[in-house]
Amino acid sequence: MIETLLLRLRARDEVSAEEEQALRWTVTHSREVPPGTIIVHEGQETETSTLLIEGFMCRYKDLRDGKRQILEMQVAGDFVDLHGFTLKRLDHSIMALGPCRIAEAPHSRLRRITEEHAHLTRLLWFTTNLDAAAHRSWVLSLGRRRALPRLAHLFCELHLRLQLVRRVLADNSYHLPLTQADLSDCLGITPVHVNRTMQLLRETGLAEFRSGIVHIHDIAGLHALAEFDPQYLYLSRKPR
Amino acid sequence: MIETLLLRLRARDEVSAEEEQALRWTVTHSREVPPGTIIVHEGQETETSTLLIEGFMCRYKDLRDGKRQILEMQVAGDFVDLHGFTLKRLDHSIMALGPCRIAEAPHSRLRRITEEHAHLTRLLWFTTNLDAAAHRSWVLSLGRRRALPRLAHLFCELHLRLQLVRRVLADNSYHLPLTQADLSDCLGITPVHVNRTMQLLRETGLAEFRSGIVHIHDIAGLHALAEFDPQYLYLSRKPR
DNA sequence: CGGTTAGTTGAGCTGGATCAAGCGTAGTGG
DNA sequence: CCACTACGCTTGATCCAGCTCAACTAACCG
Repeated sequence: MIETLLLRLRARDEVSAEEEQALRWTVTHSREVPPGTIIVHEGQETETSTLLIEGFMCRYKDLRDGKRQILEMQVAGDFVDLHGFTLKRLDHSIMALGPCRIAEAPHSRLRRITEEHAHLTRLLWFTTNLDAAAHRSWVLSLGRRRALPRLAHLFCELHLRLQLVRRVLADNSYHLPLTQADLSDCLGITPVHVNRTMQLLRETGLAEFRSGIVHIHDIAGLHALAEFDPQYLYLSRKPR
Repeated sequence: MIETLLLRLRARDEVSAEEEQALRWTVTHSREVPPGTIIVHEGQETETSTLLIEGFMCRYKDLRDGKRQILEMQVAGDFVDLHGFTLKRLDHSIMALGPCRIAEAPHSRLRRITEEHAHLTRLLWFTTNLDAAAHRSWVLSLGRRRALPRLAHLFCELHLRLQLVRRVLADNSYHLPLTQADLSDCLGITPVHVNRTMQLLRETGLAEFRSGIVHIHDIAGLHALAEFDPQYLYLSRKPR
């Protein structure tokens, strides 16, 4: 059940057998949810955190005039609202983008971890700090990149994050259950402009996106176009 | 030395005398730094975290073509790189914007806290999750708000955060040592456009910014213009 | 008093928005 | 099996918020 989570954690730090046991004891009640399910609503108080075992979700906020902004994409192995453990009430909503398998981590059990497993606590803390690092990367993209590199950057980020949990195929393609409208909500542009930008991206020959699948033809080229620097994903082992 | 930090923490949760002692023991070596000092460089590994006792700092990232994006403003009482405790290496830089007083929290001591003070650990963890919530608010602003509400939103956020640490005067004005160019790096627009947007804001009569001082004339009006919802600042007591 | 930095203004340009229509395909129900 | 619908993608025409470039002013400062 926590296999993808462990992949993600062990890419960054060691997880002892005892800690793994503590995690298994913490994460319960696995189930499927259909596309479009809203896991948590903005402002909602939570008693459990949700682990995304398989599938794609997004965190998002709405504005009164109907505009929506996706704040972060969540992939298999992500604790989509671990921050809810300390915040208690979420400042954004979370929605399933395709069919998802999720599990629950009751805050009472997470609390036990903070009382009995200092290193594992730091590792989980690290994990929410990773989210913040991803947010910062998005702030930079939205503030200072044009549509094309912004789109390319998103595809680069997802590529590496999915690779970590073995969700990228050998030909550097990966499943991504988003519509162009969803992408527009990630990138802060209109769906029409996503469409045109996608055509530009295709014309570069670096990557394309069709019927829910991203094909990357030239990783180095895409990284260069996006000015992608993966340091913010902290892929190498470090903490403790 | 940690008075502003305590103000910030106690606005959100209780801090016991024992925990306060642990914090005092953790935070050492207070000193002044001049404007423009770069406290941490992007990619730098850190052994201590920095507490901002007085003054203003910003987290920022640079792009190769010289574009800069400010990711978050830091005010008195903020642990500007507490996330460095778990990340070890920062994914962005941090710079003093005016003269600042800072202090250090060695990671070794923070680690002791995680081993001996579970509740305080959760509170510090909460604190870095607050940063992430602020980032999300910025993502929304940059992605979906026009220049004028975006500027207004920034002034609203700083107003509340500064109020928490008693840095707002009775007439709802506060010191903010930024140039229009700095603001443009916060808002993801050009300095020229900041200038014009500032004129628009002045014309609304809701607020103005001159020679490093923000005057808010109509808080409710400014909140409405910005569509400001302070829930992401988690100002009411909750955790534990 | 010359140099520098911050703010301001104007003119023209452009990336992305807006509005509107058309098109392909996968249901869905009669 | 076919009409009907709905949704996602695409295209075209026009518009505008914000950018670029360039010059000018005001305040400060050594």
